[in-house]
Amino acid sequence: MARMSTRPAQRVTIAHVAEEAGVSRATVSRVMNGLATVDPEIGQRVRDAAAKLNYMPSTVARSLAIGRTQTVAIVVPDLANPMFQETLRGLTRAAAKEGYRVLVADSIENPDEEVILAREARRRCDALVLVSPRMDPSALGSLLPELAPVVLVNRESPVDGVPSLAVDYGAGVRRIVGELQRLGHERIAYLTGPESSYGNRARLAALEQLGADGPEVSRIPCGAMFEDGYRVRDDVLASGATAAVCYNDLVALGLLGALHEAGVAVPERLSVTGFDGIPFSRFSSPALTTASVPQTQLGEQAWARLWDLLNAREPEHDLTVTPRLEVRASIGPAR
Amino acid sequence: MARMSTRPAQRVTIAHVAEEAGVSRATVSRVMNGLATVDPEIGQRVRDAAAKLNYMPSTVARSLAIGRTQTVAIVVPDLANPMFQETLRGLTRAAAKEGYRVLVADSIENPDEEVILAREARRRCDALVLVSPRMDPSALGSLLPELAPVVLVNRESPVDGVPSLAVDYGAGVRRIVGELQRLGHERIAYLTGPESSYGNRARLAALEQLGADGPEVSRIPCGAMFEDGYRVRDDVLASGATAAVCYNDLVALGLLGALHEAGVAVPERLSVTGFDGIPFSRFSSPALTTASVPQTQLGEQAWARLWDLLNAREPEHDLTVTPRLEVRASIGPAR
DNA sequence: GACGGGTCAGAAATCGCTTTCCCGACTAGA
DNA sequence: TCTAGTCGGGAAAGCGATTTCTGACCCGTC
Repeated sequence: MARMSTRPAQRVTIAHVAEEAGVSRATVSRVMNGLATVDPEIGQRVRDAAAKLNYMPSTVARSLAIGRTQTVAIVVPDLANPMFQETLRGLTRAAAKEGYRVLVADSIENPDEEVILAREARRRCDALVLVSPRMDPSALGSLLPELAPVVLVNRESPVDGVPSLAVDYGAGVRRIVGELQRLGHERIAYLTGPESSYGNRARLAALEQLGADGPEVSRIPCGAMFEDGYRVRDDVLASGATAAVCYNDLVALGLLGALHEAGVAVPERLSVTGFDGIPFSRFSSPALTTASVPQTQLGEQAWARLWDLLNAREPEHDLTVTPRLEVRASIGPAR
Repeated sequence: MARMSTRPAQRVTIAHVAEEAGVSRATVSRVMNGLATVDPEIGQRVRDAAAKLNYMPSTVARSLAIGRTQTVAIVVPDLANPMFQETLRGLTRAAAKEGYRVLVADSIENPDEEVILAREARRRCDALVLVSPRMDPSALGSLLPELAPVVLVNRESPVDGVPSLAVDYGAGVRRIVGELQRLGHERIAYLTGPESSYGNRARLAALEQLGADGPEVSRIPCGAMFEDGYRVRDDVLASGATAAVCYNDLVALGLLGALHEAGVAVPERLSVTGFDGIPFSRFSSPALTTASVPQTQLGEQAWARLWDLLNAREPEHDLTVTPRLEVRASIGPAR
């Protein structure tokens, strides 16, 4: 016999309800699921019995029997990052409408662990959303098939048949630089993100292809967090650039904070731009110019794809969203 | 017979592995769990078979058999709020160390739905963390017993036996006001939070008890979001107060943004304080003075309590954390 | 040489719910 | 009245693991 749970009160099972109502377990199941036609009188008796015993069906047993858990997992690299929080929120709210719940796994920026995590999370659920900007494409390629149904967010899928919701980071950067150029900026500093990041590589590639009539772009190794932006203030000022294009909003906000402390006027002395369009970017002082990515919608779209896959339907087309340029007070004419 | 999953490839079950290895299912189970003593040669054969078939045990079946899901749920009122995101993060990371996963449920600020959600989420898991600042105490009191094991975060438990991690909002407000008073502020505006919020009531109560030698406090109905703070700027300025004590950091940052746009100098013309100590508060311009609540740690502590309960141990003591005053550039001497 | 004591692996019973059969009863048409 | 067709509910076989119980087998000892 399987070991009993140590919980004191014994669980009320479907058998108890069946006995209380004087019917079979099958009938209780039918009533609870509103299936088939059950005599109304019996139905009521079952419902009364269930209410009296405060019966709550075991989701686990149900999942085992029907072969579905009604749960999907999302694996993100860093729960502290507002980007991924938004994706999580979009996914959670969209899934909730269909009665699905979301399991979160946070790899804490550790790509190796991520593989294990993703496998493990997937096993507990019916499907998976993977946000993995750092994972090596080939590793990703061999991992994805065994994760299906799965949807990839924030990057393109290296394999066929896995829906992906990508972001055209290059276009975002070009829009930012274009706007700066229009304002007369000829020397720009790019504060780089993490080297292994897919998004950072895409931004760098776009910057390299700016061509001769583009501004001069120098690179300042930075990072992805507030602290990184805060830290590199003096490097940025020393670079002689009139505009700082930051890897993301967090970095930009960190830089803004440091500039404010040093009494450097933004945008008079230096224009600053971010990337992502996190909610706070609108409320910094000055408000941050950024290329906004609708991360919440990506979460919702991820659910839509998953839902299609779960119903054995062809998922909607892959999407590549182009970030929208949000011009705000943090940029101005070059001095 | 139960309906087969519609998934094309049939699942590899423990029975397949057993057959492949020429042993019984019991033995496979023993090997997979490293239990009891199994002949090394057989053990290897089982592992080889499992690897060959790419066997992944069904978590659902396992959960049913052992009576545990190794999952806990957290119900939060609003996933968009950085506070709850931090709690979620603290919980997730702490639980992960013990091999537990976290299921998220977002009630979208709907206290009625919250009851359903909490019940439902609890059923899928072994335990629950409830963050429910709006729920009526009596409703909470009758709900909690059926949710056990459960831990309450951000408020005190109305019933015995349910661990809670509370925040002394009153003390936080007093510290803020005390600091403002020291700076010479005699007229303060309090931007109120949602009426039904536990935290807002606690703050109001503290303000009312300031006594005769305290500053004069006027109330400005506001809310809990950026937009709310942004919106009430003119009311604040019209109130004649020299300092605005905001319900939370979001409101304060919204107000700061609006003030910046209007060219109102902070803190010279108006001092502004927040509450919660969300990460962004350090990076606004000017940096926000706030009463910081270690929300991530509360998440971790919640896990510690849950872990005790899950192991039938007496949980650690309830905690009431006192927010720490973070004095930053957004406050200054009264004009 | 028989017997007590260990090991180790298999048979089978659960865990709690769903769903397929199948059968009895009742209705309706001839 | 008899037969065919419905309809509703019970018995039982899963879902895929875990765990007890049991028995075979191997040793060492008296």
